[in-house]
Amino acid sequence: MQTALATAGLAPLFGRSVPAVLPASLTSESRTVTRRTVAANDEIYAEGDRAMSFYKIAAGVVRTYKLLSDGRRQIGAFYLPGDIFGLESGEDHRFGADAVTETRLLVHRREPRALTGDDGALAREVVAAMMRDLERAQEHMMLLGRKSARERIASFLLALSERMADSVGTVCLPMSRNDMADHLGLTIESVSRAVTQLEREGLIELPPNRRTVILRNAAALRHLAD
Amino acid sequence: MQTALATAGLAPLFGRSVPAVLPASLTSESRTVTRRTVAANDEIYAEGDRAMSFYKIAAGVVRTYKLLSDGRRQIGAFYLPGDIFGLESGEDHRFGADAVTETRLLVHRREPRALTGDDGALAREVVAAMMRDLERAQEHMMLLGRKSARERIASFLLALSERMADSVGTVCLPMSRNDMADHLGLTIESVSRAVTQLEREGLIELPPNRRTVILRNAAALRHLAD
DNA sequence: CGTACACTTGATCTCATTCAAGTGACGTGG
DNA sequence: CCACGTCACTTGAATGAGATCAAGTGTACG
Repeated sequence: MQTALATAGLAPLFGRSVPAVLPASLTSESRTVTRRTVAANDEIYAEGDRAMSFYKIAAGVVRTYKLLSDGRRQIGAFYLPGDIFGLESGEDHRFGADAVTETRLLVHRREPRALTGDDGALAREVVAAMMRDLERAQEHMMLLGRKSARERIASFLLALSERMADSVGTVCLPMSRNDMADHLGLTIESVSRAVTQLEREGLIELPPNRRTVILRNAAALRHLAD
Repeated sequence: MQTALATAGLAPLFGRSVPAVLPASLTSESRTVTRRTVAANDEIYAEGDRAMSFYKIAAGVVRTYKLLSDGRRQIGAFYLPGDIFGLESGEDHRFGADAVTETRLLVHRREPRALTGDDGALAREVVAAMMRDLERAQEHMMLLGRKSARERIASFLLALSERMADSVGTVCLPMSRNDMADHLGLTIESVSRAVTQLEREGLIELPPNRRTVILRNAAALRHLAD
């Protein structure tokens, strides 16, 4: 979610030459990187906070969201280990972010030179993260604008299974039904009903704790998701 | 819509130094730029086409969209004069694009070096376009996921009026109700009804041809849009 | 002047929401 | 180890916002 690169940061972004290959420095320690651990459901930053840093997930799951004045919430995206979030083109965070599960973060202080050629690998990683966010957001508009509840659940489970790379055909759901609902533009009850229905139809299977999903008929799910 | 910069194009993007100020070359002729005029409702490129070029609008309005296998359509965005669209991170266009009105385009051939430091102004414009797309897509997810029909119309009219800069408080709608519906996740009838309702409530006013909207109570619209 | 097409309006239907219990997994303390 | 309480999830019934089906109306264009 969220874009990148302060307007002021754009010029430096293109202002230096870079060797072709660099260490994956986003995973290495450096003077601009600190660590932070956040408990489940704790806030990482709020919507409207000054965007001082951006983040890479070492472990855990994060959600970013926007609120309407009456409390309606839209979760823009879930971020998994390895993902970058919190990038903004402007001064402030346009979404809030909090931890879905206990999360360990690498915090990148957003300095004027943080995205310059000093670290081309970082800059490239940042641009790639932004592009991935855009593609996911575009795909998600299709889901929110035109898909039925069943189709939304099918799409969501498939997308998550592709990102989580659990044992083939099994997805664990780190987030609550409430989070799923606010991501998929549904109510918690509609999510529950759609999951139950897919289960009855034999497309998926859930253990008693209901937080893991086994994809029994991925082809049928893919057909539903279109 | 659509992102930018082939994966292969990322490295060159950061590979050259650039003077601080450059001509706005996206509006000037050069060997990589050609012109193209497209009639209303004609296709510019289809979803899945190889992304050979990206485009800047000289005049007219463009819509980008995705289709589900049964024909349901989601319009991702409308682009106005000055906007850039057709940027992709991958090989192919992930959305289709066609002209809403007769449109004049500047076509930028996507060469390996088209986004390098040879033209830092172009590269910066491209990244900025991508970021704007992302912010709009994120805002639109909130609309599609959580707003009522009335709220969607109010949000849409306000956003369009801010981009079109007509005489204050007047927006002309270049697109049909059908296009609005497929952008806002509604049916054409629901769009019509919501517009009529806002009109009856005195928030907007429409001349007999129904293709222009006068914002009579922008504050109330803004409150609706949240 | 007449035809076509876009938009509006009306009646009915449907899918998801809302409101209201119910069920079961998990953690805590006795 | 089991009783209890909590919280997340599920299920049921009633409601409602928007979709669908079906005419109308009016604007533009030849």
